[in-house]
Amino acid sequence: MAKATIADIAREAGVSVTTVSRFINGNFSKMRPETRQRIEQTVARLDYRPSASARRMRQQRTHVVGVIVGDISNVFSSLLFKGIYTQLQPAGYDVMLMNSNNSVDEERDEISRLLSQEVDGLIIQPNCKRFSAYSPIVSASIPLVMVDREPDDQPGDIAKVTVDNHGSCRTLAGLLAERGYENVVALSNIRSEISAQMPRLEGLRRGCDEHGMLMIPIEANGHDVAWLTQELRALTGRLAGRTALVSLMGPMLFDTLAALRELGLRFPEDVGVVSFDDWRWSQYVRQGIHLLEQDPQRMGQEAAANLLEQMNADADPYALAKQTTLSVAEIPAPSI
Amino acid sequence: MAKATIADIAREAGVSVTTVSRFINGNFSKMRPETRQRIEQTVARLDYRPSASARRMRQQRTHVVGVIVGDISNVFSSLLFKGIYTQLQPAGYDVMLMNSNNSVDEERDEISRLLSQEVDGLIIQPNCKRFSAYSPIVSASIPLVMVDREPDDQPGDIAKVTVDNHGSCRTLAGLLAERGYENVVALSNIRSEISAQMPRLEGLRRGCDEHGMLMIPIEANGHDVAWLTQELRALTGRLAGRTALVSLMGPMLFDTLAALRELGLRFPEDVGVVSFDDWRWSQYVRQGIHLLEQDPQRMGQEAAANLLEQMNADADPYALAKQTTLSVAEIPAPSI
DNA sequence: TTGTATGCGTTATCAC
DNA sequence: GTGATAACGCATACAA
Repeated sequence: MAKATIADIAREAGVSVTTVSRFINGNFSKMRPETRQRIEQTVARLDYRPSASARRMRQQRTHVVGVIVGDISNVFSSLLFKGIYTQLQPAGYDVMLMNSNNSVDEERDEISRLLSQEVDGLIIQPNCKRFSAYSPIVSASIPLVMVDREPDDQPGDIAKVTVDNHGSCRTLAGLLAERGYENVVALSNIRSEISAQMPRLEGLRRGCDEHGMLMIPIEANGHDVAWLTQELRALTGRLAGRTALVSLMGPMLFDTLAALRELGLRFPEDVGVVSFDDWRWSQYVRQGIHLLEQDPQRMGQEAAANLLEQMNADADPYALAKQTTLSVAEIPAPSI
Repeated sequence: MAKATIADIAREAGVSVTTVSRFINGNFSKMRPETRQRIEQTVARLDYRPSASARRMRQQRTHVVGVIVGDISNVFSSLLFKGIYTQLQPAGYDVMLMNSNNSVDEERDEISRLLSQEVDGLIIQPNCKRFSAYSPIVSASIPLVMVDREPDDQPGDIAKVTVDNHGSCRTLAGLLAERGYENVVALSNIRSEISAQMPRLEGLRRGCDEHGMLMIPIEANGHDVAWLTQELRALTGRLAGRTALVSLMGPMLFDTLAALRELGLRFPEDVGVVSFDDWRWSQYVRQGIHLLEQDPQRMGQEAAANLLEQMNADADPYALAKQTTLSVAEIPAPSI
């Protein structure tokens, strides 16, 4: 049988479509209980479900939010989504999830699709250096929250949720100096135009400068373990004094451990090891690895909460935009 | 400015809405190049984007697919989604993702929402023992693919993508027997009415029977590490002969390792350890842990591919439903 | 307390 | 080649 419509219910229940519409929208204030009951039964009998298509057409709002993450296979993104979802679903919003694959081109296409979908709001882990890539969103006055990364020239009235990448790495440098390290090797793997690893690199550099340590960046960007092994081999031969390896993103730690195994280097004896975002599995690797940890689920919740405020605004949503910086937790372990 | 509509373009370009619609849909066959160009410019100038709401209203199809996963914070689910997404996005489908939290109630609500959204297809990692929970989908003739788990009474014409859970565990039992183990402790953590862990348990039991090993299930369902530690302590005291612990799901391995550490048990010296789905991080834990590995991304791809076939069908979509069973890979490591 | 009629933006049918 | 117009299913202004 074809999908029942509001007209079917009206006919079967012997009332008008208006009354059925009122029923569907829980507007019982002025409705005789018996009418209400009659409609209720008919709805149940025909298994009627309001058409979201017609609804969003008629109303302003779609009750759909778009989310674009950089790489859903990275645990960061899944936890981010989980935080977003647990906020939005109870609030009556459905979520369209897109994976930009850390690609500027894919992201552009996905934004366009979501605008076509007329989403009520957008949460993006952005790939673009220039905010102009996102101006179509602002032109359409669509509530927007940026997460994790930030375009260089992002206006002050655009919401964002980030963590203290710079500060936490600067602090880490201090700790490493205290422990007697003289060299810090920063291992990054940046695939997108912008990355949270950038402020981490800067923070580390700043901290190393402050403590007279040598800071050596290794940008693995797309290279494999063999390449990394090679780089580390060349490096460690040349360095005097104790060296700490800092993995600036979760998945990078995998490659780092693989390279160390290959080189026969042990930690903390031969080198120190620190990592961002390993999601706690590394606690079982030897005696555990010293971690800098963010809370992506919390980030998602914050982002969604602010998005909801913007979406509930009567006037300019961006007036309610909030910029949130969460702290990074330090989980000590004897790997340094 | 308000969002431009097809009527705006028509007015500005001095043509009719029909012609604009033809342009939007790439129907240039009978259109003067100059008309086409005029529309093209106007569309660009007004940054016109077709309204998906109006489209889906008018047409049969929404070009939206709904996906319900059990727990998006489990890497299995993220990889599954990635596989689905990479197939559907290029095919012109947007994806609504829902997280059932392994809850029957949440799942019911989410199915209802997705039916309201009039999705063109549905991929579900199901929670319900009885297929009747999904019959509204079938009543509406909506293409459907079940993934990972399967209701007990699922009809033969409903598509599914699973892995050989039973067989791989039965084979594992054989391997353990060969290695001299006499006891197999199966560690499960089932939160939903059905789980891929169930056929794994059966396979293990079958295999243990065949090789005269003792099979002891520990159902952690929701309990914490302290509880598990207690259970293992009690157990290991009573068992004679070598014992292997088999973690039947990825996250369970965390708790298992924590308990072993607490008990001061080493592997493979004191006990053997095997796990499903650890996503390879455990290779750095001691000398690595013996794994049974599925490929969730591949599962997602298979599911989406079949869904596409069903969605492209003219008549009964279920006539094209395919049931796929993928194999489980064994990744050996000296933990047994 | 309930009903009638209009329009949301698009596509499809038919006319010119 | 192009245009006028009727639907799609619902919510609402306005009637009754």
